[in-house]
Order: sequence, then structure tokens, then C-alpha cells
Amino acid sequence: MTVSKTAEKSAEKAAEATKGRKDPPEALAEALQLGELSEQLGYVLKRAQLKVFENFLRCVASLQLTPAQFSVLLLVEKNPGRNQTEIASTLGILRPNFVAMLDNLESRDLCARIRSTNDRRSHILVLTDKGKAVLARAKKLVASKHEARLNDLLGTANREALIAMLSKIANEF
Amino acid sequence: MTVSKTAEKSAEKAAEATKGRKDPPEALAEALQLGELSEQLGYVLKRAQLKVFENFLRCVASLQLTPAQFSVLLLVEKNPGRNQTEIASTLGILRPNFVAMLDNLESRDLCARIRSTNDRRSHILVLTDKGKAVLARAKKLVASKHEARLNDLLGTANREALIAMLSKIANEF
DNA sequence: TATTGTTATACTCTATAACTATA
DNA sequence: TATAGTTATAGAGTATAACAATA
Repeated sequence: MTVSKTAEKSAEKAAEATKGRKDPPEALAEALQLGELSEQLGYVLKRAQLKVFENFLRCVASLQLTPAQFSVLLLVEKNPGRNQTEIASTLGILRPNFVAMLDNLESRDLCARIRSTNDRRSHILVLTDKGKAVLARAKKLVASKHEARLNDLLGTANREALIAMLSKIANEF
Repeated sequence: MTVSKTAEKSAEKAAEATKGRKDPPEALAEALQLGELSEQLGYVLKRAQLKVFENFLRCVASLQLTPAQFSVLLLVEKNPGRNQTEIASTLGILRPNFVAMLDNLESRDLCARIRSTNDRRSHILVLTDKGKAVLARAKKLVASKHEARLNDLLGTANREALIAMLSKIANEF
């Protein structure tokens, strides 16, 4: 590629600038300036989301549940008798991608697919007894560890305001 | 797999329940109950993040910039003279994955890699003139379309409070 | 010996087309 | 003809190991 004349000049200046600076471990490299990045909603949203998912995974590690799997179990429990298409589309999961997810949950005996007697193309989804028990334990872990950690950080009122704003963005943006 | 006795029973009940309900387009399927899902921070965070990225892409579509590319340009502009490792790690991008990203930006003449005269292993990153111009246009589009849309939805004060809370989560959770 | 940029590679997510069985 | 579940597949995004050049 070709670099413009002025780009070359500023590049030389930049390269010169590093001459006086020692690299670690000789000296601690100065932290970079985030600048406008720290005000970019998308940026902080993505970083926060990664942290929250990471913490969620740690909190329910004993149950081996991902945030996506937890959301499926919650939705099936709340809406018994719905089929795969309905559950998947509500969660924003494409039907083809939902198949392997359900295979996993079903192989662990957490939920079951039942052929609908009404429309034999459909698979009705239900939680097994084990699925209900695991979900109940997951809810307790999430409340006592995950949500509690967040309440400590923000305060309960702020946490609720945060969720309200995020819901508004998710639904109306 | 095997379904427990009670799971079979609730499954039959669930299958029965669908008999009386017509599927679309014969009748509108009732919307599912989100239940506790709408209070799960991780869930609303992820859905909101997807919407925000989607809107960002539309707003800067004329410049063909992704949120990740925008963040690289912003950070390089704010921190001229830093190398690939420093820029990548600040953004949470792994060095191997940063190579293709830079190849893309450099092939479009938006930024340039310059061998450091100080440490010939390093590539100093700088924006080209075109990169600076594109970034300036991107900032204007983001401010006038993306951020403005968000201010309309939440109000400026709420938008700032939201970013402050997300930053806190990203940095301290 | 350690670090920078790089390649190769693999695994997860996400997205689309097309098949089957049912309607 | 259309729909539900499925398969195959392709593309992002993300992760680790290892190599060449340099320190």
C-alpha cells in the first residue's frame, strides 16, 4: 500500500516519539487514553455484556449452564406447551441453530421434545423433573451470587433503572 | 433419552392444551410470556447490544465501518505512536485476531503500519489522511444519527447515566 | 530467553438454502 | 402450497500454539 506524504511525516514523528520511551518491563508503559471511546454506547455495552456473561458462567458453573441455556429453560418453564419455533424466535435464536441447543439440553435430561397430537410436525417443549430442579437451583445461584454482586456494585434502584433502560433500547431502538 | 413419569404426564397435558389453539395464520398466536427473563441483566444487555450495533452499522453504512473498526480508528487517533499489541490489548482484541483487522484497514488506506526505529519488532500504528477524514465523517454520522436517536429515546441525562453504569460494570464487575 | 507480529487452526455464534414429513 | 424440524454449510468472532525476526 501507499502512505500519503503527510501520513509518512506523522509516522516518522510517531516513530521518533517512541525513542525516548522505554518498553516494559524496563518501565511501565503508560496506559492508553480511551478518549471518546469511553462515551461510545456500543463500546461500553459490549464490554459490560462480556463481563456480565463471564460472571454468570462462574456463578452457575456447578450446573454447567450458559446464559443462553438458562434463558431457554426459563422460557420453557414459563410457557409450557409451546413448540421449538415459538421458543426459539422469542429468544432471537434461528430455528436451525436451536436444534443442537435442544439436543444438548435433552441429552442431559433437562427438557424433552414431545410430538404434538394436534399438529404432528411440531415438537412441544417441556422441562423434565430434573430440568425443573436444575432451573430452581440455577435461579437461586443467580439471585444470591450474580444479582447480589450487581446490587453491591450499583445499588438496587440503579440496577432496576439500568434494566429498564436496556429493555427500552432492546424493544424500541 | 428417557422422560420421567411426571414429565410424560405434563407433556400430555401440554400437548392437549394445544388442541384448542389454532396456529397462525388461522389465528394470531398469543405472544409468549417472558417472565423472569425480562429481569435478567445478561438477557436485556445482550438484546440491547445487538440493537445498538445494528443501528450503528446502519448509521455509518456509507463509510463501511463496523463498531470494532470504528473503535480501532478512534484509539489510534487518540494514541499515535503505539504498536499493534498495545492497541489490540486495550480493545480486548487478541493479537492474532488483530492482524486481519489491520490488513483490512490498511488495504483501504485508513491506517498504516510503520516499523519502529526504536524496536524493529514493533509496528507503530498511525491514521492516514484518508483515515482521519473518514473517522471525522464517521464521528459526525454517529453523533447526528446514532447518539441523537438514543437521546430521543432515553433523554440526554439518562443516556449519560446509562453509560456511566455500563462503564462501572465493564471496569469493576 | 523474551517479545512482536504473524500463521495456522479450532471452536463457538450466527446466517441461509434445502430437505422431510406433515398440513 | 406452506410450515416445523432438520441437515449442511458458510461466515463472523474468539481462542491457543508455534514460528521468524528482533531484543
